[in-house]
Amino acid sequence: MTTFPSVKEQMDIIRKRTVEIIPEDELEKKLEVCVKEKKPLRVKLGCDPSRPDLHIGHSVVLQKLRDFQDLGHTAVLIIGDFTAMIGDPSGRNKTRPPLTLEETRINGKTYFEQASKILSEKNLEIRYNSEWLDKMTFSDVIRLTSKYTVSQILERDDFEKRMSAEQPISLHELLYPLSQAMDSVAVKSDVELGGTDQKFNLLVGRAIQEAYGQSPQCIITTELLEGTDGVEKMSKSLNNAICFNDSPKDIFGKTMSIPDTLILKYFKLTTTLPDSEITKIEKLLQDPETNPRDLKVQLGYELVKRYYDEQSAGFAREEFEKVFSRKEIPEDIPEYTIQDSEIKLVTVMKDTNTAESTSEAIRLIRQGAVSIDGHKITDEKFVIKAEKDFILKVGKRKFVKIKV
RNA sequence: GGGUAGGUAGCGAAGCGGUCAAACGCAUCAGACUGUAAAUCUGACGGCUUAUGCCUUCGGAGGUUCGAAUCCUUCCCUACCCA
Repeated sequence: MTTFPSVKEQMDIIRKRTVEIIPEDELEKKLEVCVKEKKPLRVKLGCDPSRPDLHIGHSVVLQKLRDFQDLGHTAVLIIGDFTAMIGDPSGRNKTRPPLTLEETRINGKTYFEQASKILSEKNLEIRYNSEWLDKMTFSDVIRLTSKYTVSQILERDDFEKRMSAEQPISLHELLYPLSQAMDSVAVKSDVELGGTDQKFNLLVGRAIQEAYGQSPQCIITTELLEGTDGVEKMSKSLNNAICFNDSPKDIFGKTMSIPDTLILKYFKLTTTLPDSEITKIEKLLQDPETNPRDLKVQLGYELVKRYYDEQSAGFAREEFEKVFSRKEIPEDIPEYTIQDSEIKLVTVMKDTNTAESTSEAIRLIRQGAVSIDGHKITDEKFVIKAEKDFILKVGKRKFVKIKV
């Protein structure tokens, strides 16, 4: 049987890097019972298997879940395969193709593989929500929907926004908060975690648990992270995400491209550096002597270290300085062998995916973005003669080694 | 069920018979400047081996016309008002 740290010690850890705990005193009470009866809390986190690519924005809430695991509580990871199977048509024209059960299983697996870079395998329970949602009958659904009112559901701010923007909302979308709430009922969660954008759903979970005679879960929200563009929320589809599965080089490079204003936030939310380090960085940032670039180098190093290891982090840093500070050629670049003795440059660019179409290749050449062995090519009709290997560079970061 | 306003490139939005591959803004990409930052400036931004050329595109399908994103018919979709 596990012994738990004192309530105060636990609360100190739990509170860190969170936005809200609702209600805080209720959580303390739950912890008191847990310490007394040596019974771990069940801490729920839901995830969407239709988007199985985790990025460092996800790491914030996963780390919080990990904190609970380390304190001895049970992490309940819910894979939302049921909702993924239905397909969420939010946003017009983009009727997301519903996933098959098989696909949700595969995605659930890759999700878990990535999540285990942060979560511990101990104290972990993984559940698929089709297990209970798929079994509900129509009368079950009616009973569930009778527990909540229309105006309560419409309070959710993105519904409200879409209403006032005169955008469609499908009826079943209104049921998503309720189905998520049913997950809480099914797994009898004591605490549910989520980003601040999930606050509404998490609160519905409380209400529904109560309506089903359970003691309501406490909710903990964590901050959302802006993407590398510094404006939008980090998301793979917005192309501003640093993903768990990105190569060390990419993690480092993408980190270097974040705006200065986000440096501190990234340190706080995406690394596990102790508070004392964070304070130090905060001070350095205010010092006009500091070049923010150097802090980003440190940040990039930390991130690669977290998702790979120290050695890769070191390599990524060196590589970056080599390519971008000293403008040299990177170590590992893709190779491409040309077949013919004479071939148009635009064709090679298209074949090597350094340009999406011939037209784009021509555009790039005209704009002076293309060079061969360091010599800028400005003739769009340039023909390559297969005499010796060379390095083709397109734009700032695309390199291909062309072999004869 | 009745009425009104709509559906245009990744998004937003003009165009309402030829000069439309379609203004403008955002996003994106490239160049300059840099710290692969931000800001700024310049350029590109459907495809085609590059062409005062061809092909595909303005919700779908038909039609009128020498010519349609623009007019007509019909179907599909969305929001709003009334019931």
